[in-house]
Parts: sequence; structure tokens; C-alpha cells
Amino acid sequence: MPTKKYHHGDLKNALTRAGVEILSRDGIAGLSLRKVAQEAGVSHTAPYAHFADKQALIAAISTEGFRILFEHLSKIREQYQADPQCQLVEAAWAYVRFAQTDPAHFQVTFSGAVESEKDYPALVEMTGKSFGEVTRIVEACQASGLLRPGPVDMLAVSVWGIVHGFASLLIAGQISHTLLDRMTVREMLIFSLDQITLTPLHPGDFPEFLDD
Amino acid sequence: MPTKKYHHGDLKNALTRAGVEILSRDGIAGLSLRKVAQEAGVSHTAPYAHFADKQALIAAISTEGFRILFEHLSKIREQYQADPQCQLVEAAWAYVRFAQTDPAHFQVTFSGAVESEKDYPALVEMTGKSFGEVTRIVEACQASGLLRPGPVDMLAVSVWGIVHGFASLLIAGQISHTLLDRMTVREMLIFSLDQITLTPLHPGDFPEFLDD
DNA sequence: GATATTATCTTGACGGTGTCAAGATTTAAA
DNA sequence: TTTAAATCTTGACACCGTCAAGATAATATC
Repeated sequence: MPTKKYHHGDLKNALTRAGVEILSRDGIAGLSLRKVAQEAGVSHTAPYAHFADKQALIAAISTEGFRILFEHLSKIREQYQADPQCQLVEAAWAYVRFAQTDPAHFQVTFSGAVESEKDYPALVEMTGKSFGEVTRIVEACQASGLLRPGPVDMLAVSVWGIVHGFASLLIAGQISHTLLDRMTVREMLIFSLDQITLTPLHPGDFPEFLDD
Repeated sequence: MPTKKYHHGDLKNALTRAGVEILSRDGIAGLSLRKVAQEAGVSHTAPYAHFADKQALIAAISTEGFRILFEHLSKIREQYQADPQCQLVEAAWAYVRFAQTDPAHFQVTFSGAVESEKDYPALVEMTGKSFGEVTRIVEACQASGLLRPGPVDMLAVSVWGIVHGFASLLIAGQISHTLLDRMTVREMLIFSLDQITLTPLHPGDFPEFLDD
């Protein structure tokens, strides 16, 4: 436990963590540099030693979001190594779960809160790694005949688009109640994925594990 | 031309229009009540006579976005009455075009900038009407064998999800340059839609009209 | 080890923002 | 015509992002 020192020692990470925390708790509108600084126990301008402006902090929070996604995806790819179908469903489910669990962080991460991404190399790298995982899963699905042949990157964008679109509509409250009463979110997601698979997906084949 | 009066006469609409205008020009971060008021030529608290708070103005802007979408969709449904396939492609294209043309308005409209939608009946009504148009188009596609049979509302959500996901990723800059260099946005959209149609879609069958 | 340089953090200030309170002005109702 | 309500203004408040100037600590240089 670090005692109160003039130099924090790990302020940049502490600020990022505080940012994620505040974003979860108070939403996008409630995220301010001053609050983040206070949460980290420093003065209201201390963040400027580590972030050029608020955009830079948001970029760090976005990077953290992509890192969370990346780790989920790579874990899933390892866990269901022999079963591309399962990889696809569980990867999509992890994406939707992220959106449901932490909507504000999800939105900031994937919905372009960062104006010019290319100014933040760490963010660009992490988006690349995440998309790489998606691509690998899609590739495996193509090899097993679950998805149609064709340019992998294009198909990966389509698959990502389906999942992202569903997750976005879900947390935006755009999916009607009459629909949500009739089936679970997971079933709806599998139904959506089923539209693009060559082999039918049966929700019963993918029981939900309540492990996280 | 209305002369300068104490009472504006149509301030609520003027504020909404100014809001859309400022949103397009300065982005989400640049949208402020005070700027909207100034643009409309009134004092900085005048909006409070018509909107409870900033959220309420954003809800009105969002409603306007859904209205724009609704009118596009209903026009397309009428224009290509006998061709469901064309309806699907052009409706999706209109959606993507909206996102490209006015990204900030698109984001505010469809990405849940409004915290609790149910507090704004006009917004709820317009989202319902828009989704109704999507449903009708999907229904026509099912009848013609372009889309699989099944619950219409569920399929409509899936289709909307695909298009929304693609549009969102596009304006978030998440679609790689190597991909965008290889094909047009319209071709990518049709490629995505082709993943869910039972009959293949050929981009050549849908030349882009540069009418808007 | 002493000094200089740099990184880090603080205090203080500025204009801009959402929102409330109190009052002025116009329209609508009684 | 008087009253009530709707609409708009001025003024204030706390909060925000950001800059400037200075204090403090860590690091580099001699």
C-alpha cells in the first residue's frame, strides 16, 4: 500500500481505472476530468501531466475496452479450439455481455467517442488485435463450412457488424418489449447469427453458463 | 418574415432545428443549450420554457432523426413497391447514407443518447413508426422468398442490426482502409446483406443513384 | 555527492456550460 | 377588464476543460 506521496507513482493507470469506474457508475455525461482526478486523489489539473486533454483519457478508456474484449475473445478461441461454431456464438455472446454489463464503457469503446483514433497508437494497436481475433474465428468458421467462403476480412466486418448492431440496439432500448418477453437475449443473438450461418444454429445446443 | 417580437411564436421547432444544425456542424460535444438558444436568437434560458432540460432537447433531435429515416423508408417502399429485394437494399443504403451524411445526428438518434426514452412519447411513437417500415419491408422480402420464414419482428431486428452495425462501424472508423480501398461502401453493405438473403445479391444489379 | 534538468503535481484563474430563481412581457382565460 | 398562464430576460451558482505559474520530487550530469 503506497502512502500519500507527492508523486503518485502510477497515476496514469490510476486515472484510467478511475475513468472506467466513473464511466460505469455515472455514464458518459458524468465523466469529467476533475472527477477522475478527485477519485485518484490528485488535484484537478494533475491528469494533464499524463493526458494531453480529455480526448486522450477517453482514448485510454477506449483502449482498455478493446483490451477487455480482446482477452475475452482469445480465451474463448483457446477454450473452444475444436469447435468454431461454439467460438462464434460465445464470442458474440461475450460482446453482448460486455454491452449489457457496462453499457457506457461499451459505447465509449466501440462507438467512436474518440474523434481521431490515429492519434492514439495504443488504441489503434488494440483495435487491430481485437479485430484479428474476430478474423481468426471467422476463418475457422469458414474452414468448417459454417460460414460461406469469401474474403475473410469482409466477412469478419459483416459478422462483427451483426453482433455490434444487435448489442447497440439492445442497450439503446430499441428492441421491443413484446420481443424480449418472448425470448432471452441470448436466444435472440443466436437467432441473428443463424441468419448468416450455412448450418442452422439451435439455441438449445448453447446453454448459457453463468460463470462470470 | 416574423419581425422581432418578445414572443417568438415557433421557438420550440426553431430550437430543434438549431440543435440539428449545430449538431451537424460542431458534433455532439459542441451541442449546448446556450448555443442553440443563441442560434435561435433568444436568451440562454428561453429553451426552458419548451424543454425540461438538455435531455429533452436531445430527445426532440432524436425524434427528428427517426422522422427523417421514416420518410426515407416509406418513400422507398412506395417507389419500389413490386421489388422487395430493391426495397431492402435501398432502405439499408438510406440508413447508411444518413450515417455518413450526418454522423453526429445519426449517433444521437440511434445510439441511445436519450437516457429514458419512455419519458418522451413523441420519440417512442416515431421509433415505432420507423420500425414498422422496416418490418413491412422484411415482410415483403419473406413473402418473395428473399428472406427466411420466421417471426417477422425478430427477423426485422436482425436485419436492422446488420445495417445498424455496419453503419456504426463505418462512421466509427472501425472498417480498415485496406478493405475500403478494395470496394465501395455500397458494395460492402450489399455484401453484408447478401449473407442473410436466400438468393444471392449482385452489387451490379443495384447501381447507385446520385440523386440526393 | 552536488548541481541541473526534467517529470510530476498544486494553486489559481478564465470562459463556457446546465440549471435554478425572480422578474418582465405578452397572450389567453375568466 | 381583470386574472391567470405562458413565454422570455437578467442574474446567479456550481461544475467543467484548459492554461499559466510555481512547488516538489526524481533523474541525469558532472
